[in-house]
Amino acid sequence: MSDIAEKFERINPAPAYLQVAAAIEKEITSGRLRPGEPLGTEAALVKQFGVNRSTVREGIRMLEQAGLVQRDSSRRLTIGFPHYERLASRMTRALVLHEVTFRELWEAALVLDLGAVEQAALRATPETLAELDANIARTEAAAGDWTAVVELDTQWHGLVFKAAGNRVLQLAREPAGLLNLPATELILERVTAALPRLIDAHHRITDAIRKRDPAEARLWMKRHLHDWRRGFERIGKDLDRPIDQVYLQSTAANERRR
Amino acid sequence: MSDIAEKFERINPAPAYLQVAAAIEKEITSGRLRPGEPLGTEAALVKQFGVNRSTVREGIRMLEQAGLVQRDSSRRLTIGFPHYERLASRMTRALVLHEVTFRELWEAALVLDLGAVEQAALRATPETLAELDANIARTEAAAGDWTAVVELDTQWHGLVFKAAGNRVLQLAREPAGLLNLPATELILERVTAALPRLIDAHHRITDAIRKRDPAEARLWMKRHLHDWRRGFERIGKDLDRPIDQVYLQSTAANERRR
DNA sequence: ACCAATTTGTCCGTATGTATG
DNA sequence: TCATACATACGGACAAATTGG
Repeated sequence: MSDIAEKFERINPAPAYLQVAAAIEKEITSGRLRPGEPLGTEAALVKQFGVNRSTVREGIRMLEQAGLVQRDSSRRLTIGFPHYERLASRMTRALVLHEVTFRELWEAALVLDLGAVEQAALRATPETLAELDANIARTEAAAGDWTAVVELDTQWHGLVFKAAGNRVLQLAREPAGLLNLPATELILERVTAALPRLIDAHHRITDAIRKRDPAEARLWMKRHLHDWRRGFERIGKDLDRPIDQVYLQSTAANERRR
Repeated sequence: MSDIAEKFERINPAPAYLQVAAAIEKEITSGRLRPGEPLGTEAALVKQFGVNRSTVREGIRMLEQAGLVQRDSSRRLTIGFPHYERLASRMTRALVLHEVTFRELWEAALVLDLGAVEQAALRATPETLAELDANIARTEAAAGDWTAVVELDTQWHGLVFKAAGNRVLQLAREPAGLLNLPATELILERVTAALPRLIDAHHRITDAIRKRDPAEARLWMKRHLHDWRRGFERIGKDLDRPIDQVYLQSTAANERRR
């Protein structure tokens, strides 16, 4: 240790690429740059920040990954609007890596779906009700095509959250929604009573929402979810097993431009 | 259009940096690379992938942003464990950009906290109960230091979710938890009755959890949250206003090594 | 506590493919 | 069709920080 008085704090400059990312992020979150607007070319950013191309690009990659900037069809940079699906896939990945169990997923779905359906009963509009009805009709028509049924079922639950008009709940639901994917398909395949019961439940819940009866809607949603759980156990699965990596599809690979 | 028979599909290679990111991500999510393990130096990756170092670095930045790889104290790359706080800040940012209202946040918190406290009542261990008690004691001692009280209150609600033993709910709560930050401080400052009521509620809920009485726990949690809402309205705030950017702290800037 | 080797952060210059007008 | 602008990718370079003897 030196004898010189220690008057100054340590200067710890963030790496340039982080400063670039932070600066751009701040412009976006502060609202000075609005979604859809062009960010400018890499060369322009190089000029503004006075750093090298490579440095700018590293910073851009981070923002790109976060969804704050996107590249349009011509690879030009535009300000993006981080949407839920993007976050959802990350949440899903985190949950799988943390080896969350089916029970945790189911219990969370119970809490969220019951809450959402209550609010939906208070707040549903004719439009959202029509969407719910249409979905059920399509589900009835899809009998036999289990993959399609599962797809529609997931969509129906999503519509309930949409009817609830709460985007925070909607975001919270995403990971719990993945409950429905492969396991549900298995259940429908193997348990004959599953599909009619599912359709009946969707009908009753939708009607309860239409009647603005939160208690009734809640009750039937509860039965519906317990039905799923019974089906899950019926096909010989263990609720306390971690969800598998089957649920994971590479996210980085999906970032390709379309 | 040419007359040559079109036998081949278009080859659309993903950019090299994405392939790098995807390849490493796959190794991690498949479990072949486990959290904490070193990923190897940039030079090593350059060799393995046969691409330029800049390219590797761009790929790394994406994984770094996603939390799948980290840099340790010496900036070497190690496999990371995407933790919830990281996702939470991302979710928060998305919600602010989407101009979510206080009402949505409050209603989501209602659904989540009520669900969590019920499960906590079924499942709390002596350890988590002790943590809840300790938190309340500290809250009582902190009276007057509103910032500290808010911090402890947020922590207490987090403990309820921890007691519920459901990581999906825990993750879902994060954005709703930010409800408590600046607004709560204002409420405590201006509404004299707020702190004693908060402490009383925390006591009663904790006791209900201890008694394994989900209904009682739920009831008091409901009152507790309605109290917050009354306080919010009392200080003249509008529930239907979007949450502000005050809630946003730059995430990129927080990525600095500590 | 010093030195040598390694590794990261940053930069420069250049070549190539592709989208747009 | 052609020219231009731009993103992608490469190779090489050097300073600063870190590690390990």
